[in-house]
Amino acid sequence: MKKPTLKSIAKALGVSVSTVSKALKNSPEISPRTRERILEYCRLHQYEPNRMALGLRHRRTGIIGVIVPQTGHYFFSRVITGIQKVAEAAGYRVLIAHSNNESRAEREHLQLLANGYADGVLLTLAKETLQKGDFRHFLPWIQRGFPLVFFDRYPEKLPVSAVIIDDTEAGRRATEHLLRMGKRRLALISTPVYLSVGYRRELGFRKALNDNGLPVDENRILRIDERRPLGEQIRGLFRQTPPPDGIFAVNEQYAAIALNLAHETGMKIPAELAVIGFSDGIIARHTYPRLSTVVQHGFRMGQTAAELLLAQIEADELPPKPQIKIIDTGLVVRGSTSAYPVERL
Amino acid sequence: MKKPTLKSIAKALGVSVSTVSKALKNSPEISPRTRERILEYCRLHQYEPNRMALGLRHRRTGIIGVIVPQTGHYFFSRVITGIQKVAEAAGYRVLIAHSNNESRAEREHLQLLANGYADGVLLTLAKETLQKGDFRHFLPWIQRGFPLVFFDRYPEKLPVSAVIIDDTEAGRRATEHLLRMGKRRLALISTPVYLSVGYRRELGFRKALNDNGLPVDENRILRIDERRPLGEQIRGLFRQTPPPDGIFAVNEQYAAIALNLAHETGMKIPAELAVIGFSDGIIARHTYPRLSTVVQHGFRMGQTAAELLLAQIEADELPPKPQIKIIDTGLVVRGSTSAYPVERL
DNA sequence: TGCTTTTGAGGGTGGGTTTTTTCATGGTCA
DNA sequence: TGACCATGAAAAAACCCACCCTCAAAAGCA
Repeated sequence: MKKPTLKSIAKALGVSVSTVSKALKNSPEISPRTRERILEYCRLHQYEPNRMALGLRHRRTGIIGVIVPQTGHYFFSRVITGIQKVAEAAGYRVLIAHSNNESRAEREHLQLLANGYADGVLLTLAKETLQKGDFRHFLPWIQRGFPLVFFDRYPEKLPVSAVIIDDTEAGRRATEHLLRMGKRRLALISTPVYLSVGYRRELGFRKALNDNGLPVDENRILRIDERRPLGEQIRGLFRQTPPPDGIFAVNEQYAAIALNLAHETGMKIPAELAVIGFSDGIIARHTYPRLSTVVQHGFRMGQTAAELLLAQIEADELPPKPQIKIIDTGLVVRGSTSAYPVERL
Repeated sequence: MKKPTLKSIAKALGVSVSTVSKALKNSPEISPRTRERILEYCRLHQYEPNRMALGLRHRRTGIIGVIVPQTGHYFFSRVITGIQKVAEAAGYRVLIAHSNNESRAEREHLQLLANGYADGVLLTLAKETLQKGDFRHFLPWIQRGFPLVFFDRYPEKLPVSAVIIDDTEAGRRATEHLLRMGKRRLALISTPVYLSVGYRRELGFRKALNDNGLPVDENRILRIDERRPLGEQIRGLFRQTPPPDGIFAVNEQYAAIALNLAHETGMKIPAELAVIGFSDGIIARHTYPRLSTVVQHGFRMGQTAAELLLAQIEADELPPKPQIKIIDTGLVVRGSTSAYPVERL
């Protein structure tokens, strides 16, 4: 592995390093003859400058780092696509790191990216970080004013910029949708409480019932334990008498599983059971019938977050004042809550 | 944004740069008093060495780059998880870049990662690269022996290492599965021919029919044009008389759509129509009934690719001889091809 | 006073950019 | 014809940040 460097080129051609550097930049200081000779050699050996050296010299890499729990989630991949669109339009490249929902990996990747690898970092919190509530590893970067923007899950107590959705309102609207269909025995499939996103959706669910003067049946609120088989846990809802006639799941996976379990019990969808999920996901479009969902507009979330970050990066020296942006959610009504869904394949 | 550096620390404490450096490494050359003073200051200011400077100095970054078309695909995210497992066990971190299936982005990200950002790169070809058949941007790296390993889609004419699956054989087995069920009017939903992976699966489909002395009905071979609505195209298959009684789709998305369209026509699954897909995907587990698929073992593919790469990285100076590794595929029989599927939720 | 040990300063390295310096040539003018 | 300056071309040096080897100065000890 011997990559050409300015030094090796200079040596081979008997000129100085600076001459090679200038020739490559078409500096008028270098005579056409010398320049041509150098350019010729560089083309032949496919010279490319070392990006580390460039980054070190310019204190700028042209790179935006993104830390996500993992990218299997379609929602995150939509966010990333949005980030990329904005970043690339501004001449930046995007590198992605996975935290695997672990605090340690989150911290280490942030250190890596922030210590020279990237000009700014976009991230969403790892579950473990949320659970522990320990956000100390962000403090040094926040204090120094390193460009940092959160999306979706963020440390609410810290003075940081973030792009989120109004989960409570979205949860309320999804529930309201079920109520408008005349459903009254509503069930909720949620996550553990420490996942604030799921918790806020639950708050929205409760609010919708309250607003309509309906009681919340705590037996119909299911908090999934991800370490145990999902199907088993969800099946419990169908064993109740009477079973629920409407289910709001805080993500599309839980909703899809509920839908399929309902098929097994022979329930008619949506007449006997309506199901609505959450997420700008890919599963929802491939269930039968297809799932109604609250859509999160991940693409726009990514775009907005990237715009915030670029503003921070390019506003040199001005300490950015934290701002929270809220992305609207939408409701896509598909077959799981309507006999006459609008959307077609 | 003023991050502490060795120099700034040295200046602040009135010592030399080398003293600070040694103190941080607990060198016995530095007196306990001085060392404590320096460590104290570094803790206070949260000093972290600059990764670019480290990379430059050591000619080693401890990072593995991965280039994928995008991560929305569950399969790729499984591969990445496999890569990460092996990489992290060996003390490497993983950074991911998206090519968006564009050659330009693929080339630029490779340049970025290979020019100092990473010690080695794992990648799968962008669709555009496959379509154009132009692999020149890989040549300089291959010639220099830069550690590079392909997975899934790779340039077959080039002397490179790759980890793939035997798509032809997998396609044959999936088709054989349908034939064993007694299905005879088999349809294939495939991709454009330039996607070699889809093409090889098609070859397997043809081989299975041939082996069983059955003719291939070209009308039942559908090549999807991704720019047009998928549903429209797939619907065509159901308009044929008689309609197919078995469908093999080269990915899970096409299979899921076919499954749902079949519901609309009222066909019984799997009695009147059996559907089998391809991919270690997430959609397959959420359709109704759940999809039988050829599983690609993305996780193992990622592990194997990472192992090959690490061997290349750590075998310094020895020009690696290219090797192709083939990962076994499996068949997971779910409800779409069996009334008594084994797998449960 | 002379020798050893401790302590830490200094400089080179990695690869590139950029500013400053050097040097040779050519022209102008007395 | 020689002194002086302008010009152009390229070399040298500084810088970015951390590491590491070499070596000098100061302190300790007999």
